[in-house]
Amino acid sequence: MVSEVIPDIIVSRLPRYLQALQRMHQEGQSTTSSKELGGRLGYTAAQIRKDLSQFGEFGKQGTGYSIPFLVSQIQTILRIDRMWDILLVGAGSLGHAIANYNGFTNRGFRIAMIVDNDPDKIGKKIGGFVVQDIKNLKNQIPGSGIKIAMLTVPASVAQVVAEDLLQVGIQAILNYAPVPLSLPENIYVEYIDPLIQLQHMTYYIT
Amino acid sequence: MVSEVIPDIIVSRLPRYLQALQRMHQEGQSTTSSKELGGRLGYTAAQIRKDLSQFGEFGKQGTGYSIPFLVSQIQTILRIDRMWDILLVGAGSLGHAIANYNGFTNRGFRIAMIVDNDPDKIGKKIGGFVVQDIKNLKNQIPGSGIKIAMLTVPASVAQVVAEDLLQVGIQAILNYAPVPLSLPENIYVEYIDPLIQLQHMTYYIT
DNA sequence: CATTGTGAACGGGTTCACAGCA
DNA sequence: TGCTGTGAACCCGTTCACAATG
Repeated sequence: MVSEVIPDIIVSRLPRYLQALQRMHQEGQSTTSSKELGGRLGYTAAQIRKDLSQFGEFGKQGTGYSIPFLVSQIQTILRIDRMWDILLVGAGSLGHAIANYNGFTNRGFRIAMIVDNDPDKIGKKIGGFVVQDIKNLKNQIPGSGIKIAMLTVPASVAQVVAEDLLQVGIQAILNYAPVPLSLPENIYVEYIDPLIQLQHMTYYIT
Repeated sequence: MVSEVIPDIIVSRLPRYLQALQRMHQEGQSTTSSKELGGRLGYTAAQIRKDLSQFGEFGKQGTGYSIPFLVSQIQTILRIDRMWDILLVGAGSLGHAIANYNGFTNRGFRIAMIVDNDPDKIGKKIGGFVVQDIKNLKNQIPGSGIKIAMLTVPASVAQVVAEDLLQVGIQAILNYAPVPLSLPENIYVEYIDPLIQLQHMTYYIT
């Protein structure tokens, strides 16, 4: 049960489990089974049980899982049982949309700082924050506790900006720029690129 | 070489290959190897070769792959050797950002119609388009050639709106709403949910 | 009796290694 | 010689099936 290294593919499913469980909780449900949870998400019951069993024995035979308990366990595993501050890099239209999005806060994240390198944008207020000069990263980020950045800069500068982020101690980057980042192993990068997904879907359209 | 069914995981890598190849092309390069392409993207050379070999013999021993040729082949495979019209559902702040994004057009996609159900938004112009009433879907979409929708509506209505899309002949949905959609097999759904990805990353932050 | 946790079997994707060819 | 295309070996994640149990 207490495993050495958990395969990343299992970790990647936990947020989905959590999302579904929180929805069930909202709907007033207090208990679920691997079968029901799997049904909602398109996974088999065995997969749910196998995944969860990597972290402990959270269920009870015959009755299934307590939703509040399982939510709390997964939050602890994912380390979102606390608030994470996020640095938003890039104050273009995408940066605006993200800054104005209010769905982060009740899920454990909050935008803490917005930076850009465009003099026209620096000093402007978006989503309740004043856009700061990207040159301030060196002074502001180390010691701030900010470990996560969202990158919404143009593709042409994404790599160099990412290297700057690395320098100031950022450990995880959610990259909206349509380029693969080449960074050391110890920094975790995920990508959001609608074009990649659209191009994937067209393969299947009849 | 001409296979029956290509595993989806292979199809899902093709857009990434294409992106990297187009970048190399922009940089003036005319030839590449599986080793170089893999290096850029974090895949092994063998994987690149194996994947491409599912669709044909695109390379030459000793010299590698012609970039323009390979780009053209992958575009054909993914069926993005033409323009795809997209229906944007939801004219909130995310919908705005997407409508104003100009990166789709030169990659084979274009927003063709924007709908919402909010009377305050209907009739307003965003990204060069007048927001139309979602009730017009029935008249406008069938026969329009629009097969793809981007869904940026609130989570609470995503499922019902998705079912409406199904009714009017949409075959692929890029879902920005943070809920799993339960739809028939013949409709292809992909998800974009930054919170899921953030919650995944926090697991690895020290 | 319904449902979990899990060892074993299975399946399929990745890597290896090399023949083949420009 | 350099690099592709590919069968075979390997590895790892998923599914199966069942003992255990509230």
